[in-house]
Amino acid sequence: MTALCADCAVRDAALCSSLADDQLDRLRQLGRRHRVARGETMVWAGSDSLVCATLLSGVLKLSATTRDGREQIVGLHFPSDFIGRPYAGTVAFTVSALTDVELCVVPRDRFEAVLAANGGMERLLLERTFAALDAARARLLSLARNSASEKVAGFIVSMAERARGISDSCALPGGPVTFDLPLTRGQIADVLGLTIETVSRQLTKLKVAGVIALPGVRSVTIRDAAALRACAGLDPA
Amino acid sequence: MTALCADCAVRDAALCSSLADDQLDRLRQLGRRHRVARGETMVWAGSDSLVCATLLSGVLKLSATTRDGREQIVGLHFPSDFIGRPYAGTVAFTVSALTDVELCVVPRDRFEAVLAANGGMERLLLERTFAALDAARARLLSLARNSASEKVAGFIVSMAERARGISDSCALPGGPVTFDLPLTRGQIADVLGLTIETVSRQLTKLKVAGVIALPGVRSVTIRDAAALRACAGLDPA
DNA sequence: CGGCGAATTGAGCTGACTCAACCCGAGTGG
DNA sequence: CCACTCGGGTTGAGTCAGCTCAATTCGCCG
Repeated sequence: MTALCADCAVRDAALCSSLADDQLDRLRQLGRRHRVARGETMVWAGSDSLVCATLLSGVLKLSATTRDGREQIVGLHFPSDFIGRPYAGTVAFTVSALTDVELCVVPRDRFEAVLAANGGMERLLLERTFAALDAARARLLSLARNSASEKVAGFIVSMAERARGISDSCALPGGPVTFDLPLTRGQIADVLGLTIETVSRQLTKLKVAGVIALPGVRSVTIRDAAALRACAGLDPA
Repeated sequence: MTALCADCAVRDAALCSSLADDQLDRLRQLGRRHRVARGETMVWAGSDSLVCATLLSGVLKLSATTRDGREQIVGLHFPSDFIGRPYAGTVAFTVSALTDVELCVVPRDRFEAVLAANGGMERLLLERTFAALDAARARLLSLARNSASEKVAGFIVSMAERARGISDSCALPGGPVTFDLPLTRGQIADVLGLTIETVSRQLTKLKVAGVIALPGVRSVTIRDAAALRACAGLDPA
């Protein structure tokens, strides 16, 4: 692995942040950088759980499908997120790249050994897994009980929060904010449990209401954050 | 705590199974048995995360509500399950008793200390949290993409599997199996993201089709397990 | 300029919800 | 012992949000 961990873009945000320099050295011996092109699938649901990874750049989706082909995106992963399923022989969900993606990959058994040798890392992973569980459960409420407009508005809010951490955006609080969605309409529909057409209609409805603007197909401008949160059924932040 | 861990009904199934006898002794000093009556709420969403617990008997629900009162049950807990949210200041979901319930409760900070001192327990909790995350994500697919009949059939299958572990039931594989649902129709609706009426209609539809029988309001007999799994959109087990 | 995938828009359908009536079994009190 | 109540549960009729199917339109790339 040519690139050094010291240069790593997510050095301080990923699981590795829990490792002291000497431990990090040992992990680096095990890891390999990998690139996956947009649209490619890394791991198929039901296949052996062979690798764990940290996402360095890009966006991954975790998805499940019914036997007759209906798909649901059950999770999105952003840079510094942990990917993989330790302690299980097989993985339950398919992992695919929504954009070109760069990962730091470690064989699963070696990763488990690192975990066992490093209580700080294991604890950090436990914290993150609890947080992911809370997030998945919160999405259960949204998927089951929110209307299409609440889902779409809520999705834009969450993507905006995600974008805020990464890009520049954000001028005045409450003022217009613009960012790019890493998902197509169809992928948004797969996240929200809707159809492409419904997502499109809800977006134009928000646009007509002046809550958002859609300067490009992939980009969104939030013109009235408070109204958007209200549409999403969230309390004003 | 009068009862000894050695007598504990879930001694070998709960997190404590990872503890050696001396460590178990220390944990016992910290734990207290608690009873909660059916219908009572133990913990409110948004309140401080003060305790962790192991469920000894009964069934708990984990639920979330929208601000205008729509409810969704995001998880069910059965005996030997871990309850609580370590490493967070507040809890995100409300915990209530669906039946009379018995718990072994430990203050959260003390529990975290036990975890830190005991790598085996921490690892077991990590495994279980990953499993819970997989389960929650699988439910995302079901909630978002399954029809009402698939949801109800799938729910009966999962409750039957849960009952199989606990009660006698199960004569011949594939033969009729009878067990009791610990939930009312309304609670089943809250789990599946449906209404009471829809749940009731789907159950009578399955009954009319001869797939199940409903000998009592709370009990279910599976007459044709293969057909039931087919209705649920599962592959024949 | 032509082609192609993604997005939008329209029209009609339908599965699940809403609202309402009724049933049933268990507890309660006269 | 029976009438009353009350919390489920079932069943029916009508509505509507979101799906399906279909026709354009848009944006990008060669």
